[in-house]
Order: sequence, then structure tokens, then C-alpha cells
Amino acid sequence: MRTTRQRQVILEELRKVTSHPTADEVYEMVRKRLPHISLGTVYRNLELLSAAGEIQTLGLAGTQKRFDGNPANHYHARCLKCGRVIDLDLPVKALNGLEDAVAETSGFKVVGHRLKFLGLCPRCQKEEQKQDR
Amino acid sequence: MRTTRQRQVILEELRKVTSHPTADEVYEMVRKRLPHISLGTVYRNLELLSAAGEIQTLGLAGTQKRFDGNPANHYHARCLKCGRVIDLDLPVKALNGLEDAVAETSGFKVVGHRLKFLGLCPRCQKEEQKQDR
DNA sequence: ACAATAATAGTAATGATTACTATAAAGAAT
DNA sequence: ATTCTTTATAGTAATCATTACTATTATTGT
Repeated sequence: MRTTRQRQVILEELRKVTSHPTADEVYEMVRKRLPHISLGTVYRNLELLSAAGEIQTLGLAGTQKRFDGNPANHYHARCLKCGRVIDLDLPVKALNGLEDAVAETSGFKVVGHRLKFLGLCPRCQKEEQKQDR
Repeated sequence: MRTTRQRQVILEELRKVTSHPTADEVYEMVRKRLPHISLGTVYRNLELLSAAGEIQTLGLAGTQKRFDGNPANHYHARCLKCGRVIDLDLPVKALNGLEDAVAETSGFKVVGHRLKFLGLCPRCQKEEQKQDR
């Protein structure tokens, strides 16, 4: 994988934020620095960077994928209403033990795991209350 | 939500299998019993059944969503190579305690969680070995 | 049985993602 | 540093899963 300006900037911008942007949101972020970059380049690099373990692809919900500049294992909470995804600060250790158990019982060669919590974010909880009145 | 023949059959067929089919796979399954059903009906009902808690929608990976006829909380393993998803028989209890912790630290009103393991299924492990020779 | 209304089949439209191709840039070899 | 080989890019077209639309049909409460 060669080091191109486009790839560098995509990775830099993604590492700057914790907002788990979609591909077109990354495109907008990057376009401020590289106005001529094409959307296809963004998609291709997000895929390559993900395959290389530099970022994470979140196959969460909705129609669009989201991308996470933090490749380390960490967990997420997704709001069922607005789709927003936030990072959680939970110890990963507890789950690592389970990987071995899964490998044994399933025959899978386990390379990692993903854990997410679903619910309503604080903002959307307030919206719900308004509607109840 | 009315009880229509189409909705019944979709739910029945989905409950029969543990293969986590995609929408078009469900369509093919159901079409054997209801040859005139339309794909749009399948999509709409999968969404409604999921919203009603009768089935689960798995926003795993790849381009297509997968559906699980088992609405109870249970965990999955997905093969990174062939995309196959299998059910795991793991105790859910260990994770339930974490939901409260997440709610406290994040402010989310947590309603559930999803845990999946990633790796290579037994079949694809064999394929890898063939290629190594 | 009738009326009100939700659901369906069939089709068209949408929208995220991928594929294609000529040109440009990166890294290796000279 | 210059040339060469190959990968990556921009711009555009194509794909494909999903959603929206509409006239007709089926369900359910009265």
C-alpha cells in the first residue's frame, strides 16, 4: 500500500474525531483540505485502511456504514432514534476470556469481537418526554 | 398489526432455520409456499416484525442485512471470509450487568446489547490451509 | 354483511456503494 | 536525478439492496 496524500489526509481526519462519520461525512471533512478528491477515492481508502487494521468499519445499522479512526478494541453505544454512535470506556478484558470459549465450542478461529449497546441517547430521551406531554 | 397470511408464513419460515438469511433468501423460502408474494412485502414485514420484537435484524457486515427468527438475546459468530453467521450458546447474564454500568456512565437509556465474534469458520480455515501449500 | 382501514402486488425510484478508464503520482531500478 | 513499472486517482457510469408509490385486495370491528 503506497503512501498517498489522499490516504494520509483521510486517516488524519478520521483520527481527529470521535463521531464515527459515514463515508460521505469523511468526504466532506477531507474535501476542506483536498478540494479535488473524489468520493470513490474515499470509499476505496476507507476499505483499504480497514483491511489494514488502521481503522474500524462499523456495520451498525441504518443504511450507511460508519468509520472509526480508533483501531483498538473498544465498545459503542448506538441511539436507536438518531443513529448517533458514541464510544464507551469499558474494560475489554472481561470479554477476551470469552473468545477462547467461543473458539472451542464453535470451531471458529476467533480474531476479535464487537460489542455494542442499544438505547436512547440523552438528547433523544428529552425529545421523548416532550412528546409524552 | 393485522395477521396476514404473508406475515405468518414469513415468520414461520424464519423460525424454521438458524441460517440468518438475507431478505432475498427469505423471499425465496417464502415463495415456495406463496408464489405470488412480492419482495417489497417481505422487506416491509421483516422490518415490522423486527420492530415488534418478533425477530432480530442483524446489521452485521457485507451489503445485505440478515434476519434472525430468534428474538431472544443470544450471540453470534461471523466468518470474515464467507460471511456465514452462526449462533453461539453463551450465557447472556455476564453482559446484562454491564448494561447498567453503560447507562450510568453514558447517560443512555440502554434497552439491549449485541455481541458478535469475528473469525474464520471451520470450512474457511481448511480453505486457507490449502492455499498455504 | 358492511364499512373503514391496513396490507399487498407490481413497479418505479432512491441512494449507498462499486466498477470502469484514461491520466497522474509513487516507489524502484538505473 | 531520470526512466520505468505499477498502483492510485478523478470523474463518471453502473450496480444492487432497499424504499416509495398506487391501485387493488384482504382483514377486522361493528
